[in-house]
Amino acid sequence: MVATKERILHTSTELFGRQGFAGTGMNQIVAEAQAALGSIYHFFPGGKEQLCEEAIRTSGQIYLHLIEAVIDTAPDVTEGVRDFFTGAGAHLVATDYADACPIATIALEVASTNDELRRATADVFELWVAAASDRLETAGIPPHTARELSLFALAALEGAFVLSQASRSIEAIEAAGTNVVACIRAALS
Amino acid sequence: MVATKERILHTSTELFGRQGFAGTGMNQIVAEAQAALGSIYHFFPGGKEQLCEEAIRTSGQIYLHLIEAVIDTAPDVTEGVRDFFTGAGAHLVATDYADACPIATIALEVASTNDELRRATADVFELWVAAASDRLETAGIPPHTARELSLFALAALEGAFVLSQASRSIEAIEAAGTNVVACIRAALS
DNA sequence: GTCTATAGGAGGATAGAC
DNA sequence: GTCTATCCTCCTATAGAC
Repeated sequence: MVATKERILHTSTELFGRQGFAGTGMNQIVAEAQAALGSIYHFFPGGKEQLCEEAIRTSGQIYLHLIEAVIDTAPDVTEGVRDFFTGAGAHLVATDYADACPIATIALEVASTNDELRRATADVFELWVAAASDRLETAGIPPHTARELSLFALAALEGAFVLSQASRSIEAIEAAGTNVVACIRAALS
Repeated sequence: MVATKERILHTSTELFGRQGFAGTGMNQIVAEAQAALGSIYHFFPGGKEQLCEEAIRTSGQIYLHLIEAVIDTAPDVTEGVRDFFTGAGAHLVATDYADACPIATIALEVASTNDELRRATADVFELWVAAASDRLETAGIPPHTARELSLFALAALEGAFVLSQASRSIEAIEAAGTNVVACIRAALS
């Protein structure tokens, strides 16, 4: 049996990611994590806010490893980015459009309502952008352009998730992937 | 004095857009709209859900006119799209990063929790994509490519909003705008 | 149409037994 | 560490006077 704290954190990451901060209740979390309400406050004395912040940062690390793994496994960066968009679309379909970006919903929701959580989401996005930028630089793209392309690529992916989840179709992800890859290819030539 | 129903709808559009569906309370709406709680249920007997759906569709129409106006005012589509990104960034700064896309927060939040509202957000996104696609076609881009580019452009803008609101910086919007414009220019040549 | 009061339930959080 | 009972607040929604 997995440790209680890990079960709570795992369930929180999933629920906050899908339903947002306000839309997820502590009772729902303990019910799905099969834990007692008291256990949440034992492990996360800061309550809902602390739990959500740890969920955000946990998602950040998991996805950082995913970004690195997918890009570093591919024959080159261009293929890696293409694989990432393709994989994101496949995962969206596999989860019936439930799991896209684990922090985007929270990010938009807390942007103007909770500065501490807002900062946590900003830190995570920065982590992802920096990882992508590193790889584009390694491929020979100058630092400034690499950062611009990384921000753009992440933005296109995040926005494609919004459109895809709303329409329950991966058309937007495919459109975004195609054009992002074209921009990276252009910067490499 | 503006009609009560309009005041409620206007305030709802603003609050749901910023805080999402679950994060916005009926009491907060009537307080800011300076109306009575009973008035909400008089004009919107379907309650919170009906109010949010009307807010989504209202935002859809307003932004549709904005998209059309900005693009049709510019000397050509490319300039129009560039102006749209520039204007979006300026508006974000002007509102201290509070107002970006009026339905994105709701869209992500309800994507896996409320099918009726999810459909409303999908309808609105489709409306915007169709308007952009029309203009790209008029500029000489074939239908299939025009739709793909429109989906991609909207995705890049939506995702740039997410990153910009989280980081409180318009760096992502500028990066997205530059690359989207480049893709459209490439399709036109 | 507008207002206030309130029902009825769900929210986050705490206390204290075990 | 875990569990249950419970506090108190806030939520959506309704009722009914005006």
